[in-house]
Amino acid sequence: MSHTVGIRRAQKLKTRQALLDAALRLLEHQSLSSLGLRELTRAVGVAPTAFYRHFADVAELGVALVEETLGSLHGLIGAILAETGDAEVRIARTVDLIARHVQEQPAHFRFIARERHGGVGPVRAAIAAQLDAFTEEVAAALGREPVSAGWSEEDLRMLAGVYVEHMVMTASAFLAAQEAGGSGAPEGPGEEQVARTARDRLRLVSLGRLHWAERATGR
Amino acid sequence: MSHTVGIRRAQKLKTRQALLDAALRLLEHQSLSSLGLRELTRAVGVAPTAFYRHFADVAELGVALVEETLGSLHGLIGAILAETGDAEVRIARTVDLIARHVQEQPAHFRFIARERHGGVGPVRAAIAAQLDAFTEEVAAALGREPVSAGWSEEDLRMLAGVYVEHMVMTASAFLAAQEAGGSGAPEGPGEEQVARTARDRLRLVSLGRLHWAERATGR
DNA sequence: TGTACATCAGTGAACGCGCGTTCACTGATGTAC
DNA sequence: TGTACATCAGTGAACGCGCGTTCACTGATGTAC
Repeated sequence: MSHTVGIRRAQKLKTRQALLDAALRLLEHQSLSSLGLRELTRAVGVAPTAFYRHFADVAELGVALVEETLGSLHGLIGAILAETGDAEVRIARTVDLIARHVQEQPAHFRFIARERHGGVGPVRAAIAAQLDAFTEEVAAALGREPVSAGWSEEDLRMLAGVYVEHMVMTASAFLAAQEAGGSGAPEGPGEEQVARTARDRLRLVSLGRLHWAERATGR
Repeated sequence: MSHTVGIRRAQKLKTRQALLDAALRLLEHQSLSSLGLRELTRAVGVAPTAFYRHFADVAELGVALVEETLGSLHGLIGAILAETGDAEVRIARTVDLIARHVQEQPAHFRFIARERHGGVGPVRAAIAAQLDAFTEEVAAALGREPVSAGWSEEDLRMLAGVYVEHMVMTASAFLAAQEAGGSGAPEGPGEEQVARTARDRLRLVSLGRLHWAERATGR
């Protein structure tokens, strides 16, 4: 009798998770393409060769990180979609939600922002696929709202893309504000300024959405 | 009499430019933080030590690259601001302009997209400063249009930021479409699809702008 | 339950390699007279 | 214009270092009977 716990499997998963956690921490001040395998295993406290029991190379670990980060983003998007009520209140709550998530899990958001256009192809592809999936999810939710009567699938996807982009960009801006606030940095906009701009952008998009039927198509 | 040409100075500038050009080329498939000094000088055909006659380290070269890229972006933004006439025509021309610039200078745009949130602090800061300057410029131009009557400085800057973001994002999407088209890649949206989405987003923002006075402020 | 064998996560030594940086140098370009 | 000296962009050897990857290994965990 051994699979009562599966000691070996549990231990392996623990080491794997330690590698992922350490990577996320080390990636705060560098990008994935310059993260070293030895640097990483040193941080975890295992031999360099132990790495190969879990990943073929650093790019593969990067893809695993994307999938892990998905949980954090998925939770956020779910929470935002669940918002109901007055448009203005929803905008305020949405921006608050983003701010809170970024404060709680800065490393995940930094990783996505940094590697989304980074130098590691497979990781870029994995992030693009995840963001596309989110966009579809948001598009479906938008389509269920009464305001979307008469919207084509393509238009809904376009609008959903705007919201997803807005989220990523706002998260990135909060990160920058957070960092600048922490030290005596060159100073950028503060967190409240970022939140205000984010809300205004959502208002702008919301107004455009309400008047979408008035557009000239030009196609 | 020697400063007829300044042979020495001219030669030095030529080498410096060769370093910048080679860097831009090498950065197509990697990010700045993993670009090696020896790799770079090898590509140019000079001794590794020659590098130090021009830059203290790779980060400093990166900042120089940002400043060089500015020219390309500045030209683009100037051309877009110069567009006049019917809103729909302006939108179409704007997206065409972006597509053409990306096709002509892909490396510059890729560099900006990649390093904007990349791992090299000074380069991130330089890009942020440049994009902020562009945003100010666009805000000033928007403020001169009759449609902007009653807009506060802050609102104009917010709107300008949306346009600048849109430009960077669209350029990045064109790059992705271009790459996917070149090889038998996993397939994403084609160039025409990217252009259509980019135009729709501009229409959405344009509509929001026209109805900005109707917003609930909630401040 | 006890025993004998199989599995496999993590080890540690060893390898060849390219890296960034230093240093004293060379020789064409620039300058002073 | 000619000469003697100064400057300085680029050289090439040398350094110590950390890198990714290989390999045979160990010993705890898992499995079969």
